[in-house]
Amino acid sequence: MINEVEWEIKKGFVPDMRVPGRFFLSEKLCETLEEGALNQLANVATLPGIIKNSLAMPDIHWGYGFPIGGVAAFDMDEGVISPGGVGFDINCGVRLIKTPLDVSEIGKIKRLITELFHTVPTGVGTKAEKKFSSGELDEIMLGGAGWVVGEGYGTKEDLIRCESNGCMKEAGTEHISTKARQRGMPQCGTLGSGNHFLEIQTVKEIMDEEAASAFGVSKDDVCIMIHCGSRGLGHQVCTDHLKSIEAATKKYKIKIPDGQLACAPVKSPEGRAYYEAMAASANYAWANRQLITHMVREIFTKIYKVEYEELKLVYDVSHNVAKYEEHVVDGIKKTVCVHRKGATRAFGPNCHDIPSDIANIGQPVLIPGSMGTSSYLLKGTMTAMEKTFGSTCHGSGRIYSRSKAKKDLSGLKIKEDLEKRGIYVKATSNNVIAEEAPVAYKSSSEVVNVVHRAGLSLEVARLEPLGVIKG
DNA sequence: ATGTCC
Repeated sequence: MINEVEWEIKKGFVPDMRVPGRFFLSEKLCETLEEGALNQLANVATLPGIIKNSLAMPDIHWGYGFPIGGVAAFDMDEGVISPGGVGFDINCGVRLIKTPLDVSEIGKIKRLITELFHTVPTGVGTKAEKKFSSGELDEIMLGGAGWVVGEGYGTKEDLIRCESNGCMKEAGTEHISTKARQRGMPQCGTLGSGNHFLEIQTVKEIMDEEAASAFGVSKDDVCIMIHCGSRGLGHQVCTDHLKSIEAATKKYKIKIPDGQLACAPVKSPEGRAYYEAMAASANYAWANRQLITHMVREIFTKIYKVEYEELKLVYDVSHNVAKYEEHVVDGIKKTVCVHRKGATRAFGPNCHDIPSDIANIGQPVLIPGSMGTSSYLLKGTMTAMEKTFGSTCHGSGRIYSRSKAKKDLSGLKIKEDLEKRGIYVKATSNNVIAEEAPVAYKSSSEVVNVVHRAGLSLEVARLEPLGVIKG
């Protein structure tokens, strides 16, 4: 234990650890800590070229190879890149849009949610109304949110409010399989399933007036939160590249304690191929969230007397991505390969890639709640830059398996209970509602409380749901 | 997360 919210796993917890592990957790959340996830955190510390610490946020839970809620940075020359350190849903992320409406002006939430549910394609395997051609898919994978904005699905201001301006320049389409393309083509502009959602929220509480005002949100504002990723495309890219990276692990004689930690040297052909394809998938996810934003704006202009441009993007963050970033390591600035898997970038004031008008505040950080619970807007800090390569938590963190939730809980009852609280839920099935029940997750407020106390990001505002659509 | 098994 380093302090009341920061813990260390010493070298030797598992054999061959190169650095100690560090994780952030309150005593209250300790009972949610899975032994398997802790072992995964320690396993990551055995990988070549890992810098400083293998890290985990308070929403840590067991994942594929790397724990979800994990952060790991690797040396560009000695280090590795691993698909397991990013996850299957490449650039799964969240954006928050502020409407000009006050909560008192929203009217019948059921009508709004029903309209959104019928417009935004939702659920496993769903297709978008507009199918992009193969050439357009290339533009999406190379241009991200910027390309779809150029096609009329948004405003230039939207791009400034996206992490990396909604496009990783390193993207390449050379190592995207035909299968990945086929899965991706009909799905850009769809929400997906599982924990992905579109939620109408209201700003319930402001904790930091200065930052909230700079980010453009005030109490009682109606906002929209969109949580989705790269759909079948990212999934297929991860699957494809796991195969080539597994072969590379053997080829470069990298010793790993778990097959799911397959990795390749950052600058190896296999490592670069994965990075380019992952970046292309990340761009697809930004385009996806941008297209859904467009649909939401059209509905709001239709139902309420508001202009398209009056719906402002507050910010868009990625939860699952690997990036080459500059960080200060042992007092020296250097480029490292940061993996965030179920973790959010949380750059501090005046760091790289923060919109200039809010640079002095720090990067906006968005933490979605689980269905029916609060979501949070925070700001990044220099503490995060020093301790976690500018990273914080990404959400609440699952504590019930999907199967256990489905077995033990009734989706219908949860829906009814939420409705009694004035939260209208519309989903493709009651099973999805059971899987995503609030009790299946750690409390988002407790998770956010830990990162706030640890100083990894600071609370700016709390939002509560009014209605939600789910896959 | 995911055409929840090519």
